[in-house]
Amino acid sequence: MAKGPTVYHVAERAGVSIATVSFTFRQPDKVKASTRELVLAAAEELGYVPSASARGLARGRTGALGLFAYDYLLDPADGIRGEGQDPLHPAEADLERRNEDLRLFPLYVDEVQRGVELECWRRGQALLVGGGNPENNEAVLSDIAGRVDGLAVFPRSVPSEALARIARRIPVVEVSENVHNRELDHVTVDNISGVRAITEHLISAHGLSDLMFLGGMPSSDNEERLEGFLGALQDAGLPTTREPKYPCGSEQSLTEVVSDICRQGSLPEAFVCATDQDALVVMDALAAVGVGIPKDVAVTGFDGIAAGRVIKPSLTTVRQPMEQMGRTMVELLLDRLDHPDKPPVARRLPVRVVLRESCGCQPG
Amino acid sequence: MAKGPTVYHVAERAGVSIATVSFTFRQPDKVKASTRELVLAAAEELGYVPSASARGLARGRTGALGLFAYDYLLDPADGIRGEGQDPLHPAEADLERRNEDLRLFPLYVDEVQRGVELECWRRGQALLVGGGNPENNEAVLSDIAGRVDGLAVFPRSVPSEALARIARRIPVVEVSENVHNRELDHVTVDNISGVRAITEHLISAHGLSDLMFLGGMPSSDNEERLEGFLGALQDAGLPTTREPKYPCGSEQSLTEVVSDICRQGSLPEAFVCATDQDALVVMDALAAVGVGIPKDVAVTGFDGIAAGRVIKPSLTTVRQPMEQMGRTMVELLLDRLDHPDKPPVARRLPVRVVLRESCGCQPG
DNA sequence: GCGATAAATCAAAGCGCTTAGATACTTTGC
DNA sequence: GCAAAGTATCTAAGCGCTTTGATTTATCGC
Repeated sequence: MAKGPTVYHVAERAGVSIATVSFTFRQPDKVKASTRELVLAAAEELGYVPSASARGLARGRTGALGLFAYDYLLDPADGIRGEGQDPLHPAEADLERRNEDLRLFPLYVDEVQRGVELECWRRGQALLVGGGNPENNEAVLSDIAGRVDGLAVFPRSVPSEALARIARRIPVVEVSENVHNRELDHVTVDNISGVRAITEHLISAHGLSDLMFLGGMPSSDNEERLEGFLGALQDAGLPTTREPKYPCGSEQSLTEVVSDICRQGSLPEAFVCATDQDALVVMDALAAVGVGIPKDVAVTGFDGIAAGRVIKPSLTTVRQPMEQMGRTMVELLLDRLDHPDKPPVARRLPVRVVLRESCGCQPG
Repeated sequence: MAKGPTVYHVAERAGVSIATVSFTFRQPDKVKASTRELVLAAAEELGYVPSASARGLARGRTGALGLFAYDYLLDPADGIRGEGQDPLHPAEADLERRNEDLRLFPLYVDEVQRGVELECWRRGQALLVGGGNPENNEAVLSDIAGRVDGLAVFPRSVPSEALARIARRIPVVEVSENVHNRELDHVTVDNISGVRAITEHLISAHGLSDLMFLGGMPSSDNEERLEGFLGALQDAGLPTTREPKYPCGSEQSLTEVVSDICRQGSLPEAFVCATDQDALVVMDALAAVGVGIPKDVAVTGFDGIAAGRVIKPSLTTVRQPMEQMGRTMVELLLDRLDHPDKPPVARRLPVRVVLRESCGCQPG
């Protein structure tokens, strides 16, 4: 564990200058084959491993990208936060729950992260994943920012001032919710036509006409989804008498909304939900009061998380190409490095309706 | 995107030396409060983000740990590799399958990785995750090694010479399979008592006496599991007449083994499988020939992957504390950095039997 | 108010690599 | 066989930070 060998050691051993050693690794064809072998052999014997810090410093580029996977488990917005957690291990209680509850794993973020990982590896980029306790997000973010050439972040994971500050230094790309910072590159999906398509399916394939849109929290994504919903109703000449419900924030209140509706006997023919998570909550609420899906009411989601495939009845939804979104983030980052002055890009990816049982379709 | 501000800029702006700027960030109490504010303000205005490369170079430590998550999707050993894949996008075909097939996500590695991530974040370490195409694993590994202070790896993800070379430079910890390199730190689980316990359960709770051990591939983990199995039989005074089957490598042959047994009519009362993946294959094979589980034969696994909870019948298994294993890897790495000369550590974590339907127990 | 001691700041020397530009060594053309 | 035109290699100047030891400034006891 003694301090490792450096270019100097290798150079000495091979009887060349340190420049030649460096060239051997970075621009092999600038070095005569015989010399190269010599250097390589010396390096091998010494167990030489180039220091990325030194290289990064010299080159002004680290060769790594960063992903800030904020600790979504703790995000109050998704309603799975537990109470009274050990502040030192904030994530553990949730993680355990997550391990026990298939619904929670893998989530949207996990699949996007997977895409980021794969694309980085494919392109020979190192990937730094950082997460944080909500308390010190900024410090962590800044630390990561100092280590990478570009940063991929999830929306609302970090105050936008902090993000703006980072963005002055390195490219930043945000996934979805392209509303917060129009100066950044964004990867989003076609929310509008996704929901429009699934709504049309409910109308034309299942002959439904009394539909209601339900969403857990306000966001630009959800607004677009609502827009798609309303568009489909209009196109079909249906009235938009039901006002869409956005119980802001917690599952609790979404559950309440649903049970209120049931109690009043004003059940629509279908609930079009803004996310799969919302849909799962709605399905639970319906099950709790004995309403049958899709017999009494159809339910659809948006995202395509794994849980939707397992649940009974399986969830009809709009699947986001999450892996592809992750890959695209990497692509935009690398692009931006080459063209710093290009205007901000917002890449919008297509989605796919996945018909399953909860809308009344047969599986398989 | 102009080259960002450095300590020099901040120092100039704040009217102090670069040393003071550095101290402000690294050892704030060495700096007078008023000066500190000055520096911080200047840094803020300039949008200063310290360069980790420079810090790493100066300190001789990067402050990051690495995880080499070899692309298990491509590991022929787990039998899910597709044929004729685009060499440029080696993982994509498999990833798509994985997305479609719940069995494959999240896997063992995913959960361990999650543990590594969480523990790194908790300890304020950056985490570099690297994966690789099977072709250039070594190059990738070496690149990662140059970027981190310590490396966590999965077994057989990389040639052991390469690993040994890295280990000369930085601490390396391997998860499970502590057979390849006894010089490295290891995190393993108590395979023996896990399988012993689950076997005892089959014997005493379900009154079974004709048990058979089945494993997809030879490994030190699996050998220990077999040992636990045999131990339980002996303790119960049962004969070990059935020879355990290790169809080396592919699911194909494990499937064949099972259908052969069925064809011969020599079905045991239970299959104790070396891994959940193996168990899933076995269950498929049994289903294919119309053998009922657990009615005609009980089946158990080992690992506790998510798929075992969803499958019908749900899989009785021995759950490894995967997250904890990941966390422990980080712990060992950091430990090793402080005590380079301590003899190699092999930390063995306890496992937990999870009774579900496939052994004949009722769920819930 | 003075020297002595502690606290705050600074100057400067690296850390290990990359890469211009300089230098040495080979080819090539005639 | 020699100048011209490559090739191969080297010298040396950073890259942006940390940190030791020196220097300056503030604090204290008497």
